[in-house]
Amino acid sequence: MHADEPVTILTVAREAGVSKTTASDALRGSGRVSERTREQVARVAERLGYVPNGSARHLRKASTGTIGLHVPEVLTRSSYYMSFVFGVVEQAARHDYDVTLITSGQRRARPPRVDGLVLGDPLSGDPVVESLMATGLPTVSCERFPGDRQPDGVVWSEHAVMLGRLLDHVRDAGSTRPGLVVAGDESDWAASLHRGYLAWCTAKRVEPLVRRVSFDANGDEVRAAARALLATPMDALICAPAGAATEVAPLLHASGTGVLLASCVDSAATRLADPPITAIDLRPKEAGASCAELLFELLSGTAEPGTERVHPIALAIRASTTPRP
Amino acid sequence: MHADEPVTILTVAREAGVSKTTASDALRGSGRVSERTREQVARVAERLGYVPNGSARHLRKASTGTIGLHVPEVLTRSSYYMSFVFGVVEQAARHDYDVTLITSGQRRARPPRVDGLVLGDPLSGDPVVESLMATGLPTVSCERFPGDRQPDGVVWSEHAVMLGRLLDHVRDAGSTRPGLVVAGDESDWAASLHRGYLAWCTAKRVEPLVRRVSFDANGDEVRAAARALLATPMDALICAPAGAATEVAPLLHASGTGVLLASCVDSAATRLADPPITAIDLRPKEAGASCAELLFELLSGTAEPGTERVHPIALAIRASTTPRP
DNA sequence: CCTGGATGCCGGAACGTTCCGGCAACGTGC
DNA sequence: GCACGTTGCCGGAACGTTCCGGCATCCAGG
Repeated sequence: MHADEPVTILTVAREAGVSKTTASDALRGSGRVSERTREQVARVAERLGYVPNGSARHLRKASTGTIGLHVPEVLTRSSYYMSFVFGVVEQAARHDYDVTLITSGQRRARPPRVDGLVLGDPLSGDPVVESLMATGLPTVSCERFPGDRQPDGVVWSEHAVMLGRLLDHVRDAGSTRPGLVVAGDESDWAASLHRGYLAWCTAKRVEPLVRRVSFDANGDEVRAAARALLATPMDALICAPAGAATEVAPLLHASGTGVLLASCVDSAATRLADPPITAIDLRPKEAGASCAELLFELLSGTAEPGTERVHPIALAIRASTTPRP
Repeated sequence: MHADEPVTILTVAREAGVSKTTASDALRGSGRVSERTREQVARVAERLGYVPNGSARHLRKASTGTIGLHVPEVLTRSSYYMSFVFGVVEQAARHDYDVTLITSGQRRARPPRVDGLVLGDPLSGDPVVESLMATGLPTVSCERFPGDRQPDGVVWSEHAVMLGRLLDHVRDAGSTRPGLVVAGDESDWAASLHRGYLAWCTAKRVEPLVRRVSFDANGDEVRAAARALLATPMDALICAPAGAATEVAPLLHASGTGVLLASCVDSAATRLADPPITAIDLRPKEAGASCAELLFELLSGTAEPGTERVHPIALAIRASTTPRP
């Protein structure tokens, strides 16, 4: 049992019989230290359980060891964002970084004490996003920012392409008139889906059938949209907003018209619905990890500002889009 | 436009014509400073946009200005935990604290750089929770820790009492044999519900009808449990796990036996289900805020270690428990 | 007129780290 | 034998804050 005094680099140096500079250099692999000494210091540090003091380090280096993370507070999408958040946190932990959450609710007196920012689905018009973009901190967003200025890094997915494949699949399953419920253009994700849908319709000479809802649409809103679409001869419904498909499933079921159903966001709910709902798996945890990784590369200079990366997504075909004759 | 040099307390002091000590004292309200000087310094600091350097402050004070937050990574409960997390973050922001997420996934080389910990629903046997409890940091948990040692502060809710009221309500609606689907005793919340149910059954001389599922039970698992209960003459089903009620709703609907349905966790999904599902509103955001608040009081010495606080919850009665004759 | 406490302000040290510059010791090439 | 580069190590300063102790000044009480 040691005394309670904290073990600093001086303790390690003293114990190893070297100066604090040598100890520091040895542990960080910088400077000129013989291999023998390096190992010796490392052993002592390990034995004493030395942990560098983050505050001191960051005071010296003028950094914080923390990245900020903002996600829109939309509870209907919570499962997607929760996974995203966990992905960011785990990737950050691999780089020995902490993650500080920035919510829209908190009014911030001070700028966050972070080295960089990850923005999950930045919505145009969100004041918190605007103010974060204005900090000048290195920033990575998941999906493009639907405004003029772009973050230093962007991770995005080919939603339009994947929606096209989903529509192809639905057509193969017998649908001739698929409808779309999608949110407005304040999110780049929704905007991409909308564009992709219209492009597909043009290419396949199908009359578009779209109903827009708000980004955080609740069940009533998406059901109303679905009902409106059902008034026309629609035979397949693609729901963009997370949770929307499961909300309208009972409605379609009750109508008994055999309308096919698919979601643009996969989740436990779509997977476990009865029947299971075909959905686009956005792989949110991997998306979060990818954003964090890109941010660290930007911070270390490994990646250039303006880098964009494509995050692969997948199509999960399930019973809800098998034709019911 | 100023030069880019960072504005420190020395800048403020120089500009205000006082020493750094006086500037520091003036801004923090400590020491002996005349009211005139205090205002003068405050004005200058405001004008220059002075922001204290957190690293320097915490290096000096041996604290970090950050609290750690752990929640189990259970995606089926994500909406509850998401709200909880946001509640913690916003309360922390009010105290000018940051929140760092601690996930079970990350293997931690170092102890987190935090002043204290909030544990949302600590599960017994969770190795991350165990290791966090072992750090000796001031800790507050939401719900008791179902182990031997308790955290320094606990925020809990009267789940058993509220379940009793829910059961009373269901009985008033005509049920004579309510069943319960509940998770195991690794969470204190589930354990309380189970105890409460058994106590109610004893008091009302009703034969208990319980099926246990795992804490992160998926739809299949809860549906299997519900089906097993339906084999006996059950006329109301109380689902404890978040999301469980909405998962079994179609099943009950299909059975067409008019079984009443209620959930022990409210959410957008239960609210918007068809018919809307009666549920206990755990007010997760307020719970998170309450945990954070208690932690800050512990840190500042305002609250005694061992403090327990009751977090009020509410019953939301909806159509799913109105008798269908 | 002296004492002593209160008031207002200040200099310097400390927190634990990184890093610049320097200093011996030791080859190595001329 | 001398200049010079390399290697291994070190002392001290700096980062921005807080806080301890001290130093004038002022006023009241004797």
